[in-house]
Amino acid sequence: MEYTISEVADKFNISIPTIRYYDKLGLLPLLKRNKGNVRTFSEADFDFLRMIEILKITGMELKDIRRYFYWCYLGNSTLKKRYDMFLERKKQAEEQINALKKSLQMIEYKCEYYKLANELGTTDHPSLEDICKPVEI
Amino acid sequence: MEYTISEVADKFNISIPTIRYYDKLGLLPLLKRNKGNVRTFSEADFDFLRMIEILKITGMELKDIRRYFYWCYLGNSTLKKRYDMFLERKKQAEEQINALKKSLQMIEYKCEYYKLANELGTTDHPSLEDICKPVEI
DNA sequence: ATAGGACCTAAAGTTGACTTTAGGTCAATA
DNA sequence: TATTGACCTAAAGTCAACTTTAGGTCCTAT
Repeated sequence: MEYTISEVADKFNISIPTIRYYDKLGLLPLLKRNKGNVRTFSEADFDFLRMIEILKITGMELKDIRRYFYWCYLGNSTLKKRYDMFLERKKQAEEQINALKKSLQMIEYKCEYYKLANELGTTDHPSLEDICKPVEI
Repeated sequence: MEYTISEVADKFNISIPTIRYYDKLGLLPLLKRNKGNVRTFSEADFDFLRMIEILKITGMELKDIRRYFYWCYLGNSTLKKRYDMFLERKKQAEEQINALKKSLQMIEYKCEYYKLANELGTTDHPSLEDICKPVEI
């Protein structure tokens, strides 16, 4: 089954120019064109797009994603590099999750705080005294 | 207790120019200077820097953080805006955590995959056939 | 007293990831 | 047949968040 660029943009919820930009950067190495020079996407390209999504979320830069794809292309000689890369991505993802969880604690506290303040119409009230500890902002 | 910009840079693990940049953007509204025009940081400024850290992690832009600080300055008339803002931040943080957890699954799978491939010296081996499902990259 | 180090400013430069623009091809439909 | 819509390219523009540069002040220690 083959897909047009607009179908892929819809499917992955990214813009058409972004897909072309990724292609230009070499992030879609298996992407084919038809006789009219029009891009025709298949499952193999979706695999690449999914991997781009996954790695980007962990904060990886496009040029490093490209390098990883190139390592895959080079074959077994780059297995160690790829292993190390994923260990590093795992570390980054875990660190980000931890940082977000920590931030979320304060944010949830602030939600409570402002819920109450809204009901009272003011932050200047005895019932907010003890709940307003972490930051006075 | 007062601190210099280099002490604060160390404490928060950000660069001195970044602190000056935040100050310029109005993200450190309580920051004082001594007679020599040198910034002197205190706990109140740390509260702002901590809040910047927390909100930035959830993907909030500096200009929106600034607007939040301004809302705080305006007082009780902005309580609803601030409440809604933190509800939105909570949503964003949770979504990011979920996206990262999902990515982490694939990354952990890839760690396993490449650990084995490294031991075997190749990705072209029967014991990797069944483990290599999600993406062929 | 002068040299060094820590601070200051304004302004320009950088980086990454896109987005926009301008101009062109091509196939199908009114 | 002509025009519309979906695609194409190359190149320029944008945006956020910094960083770098160039030049200056001020205090302290040799």
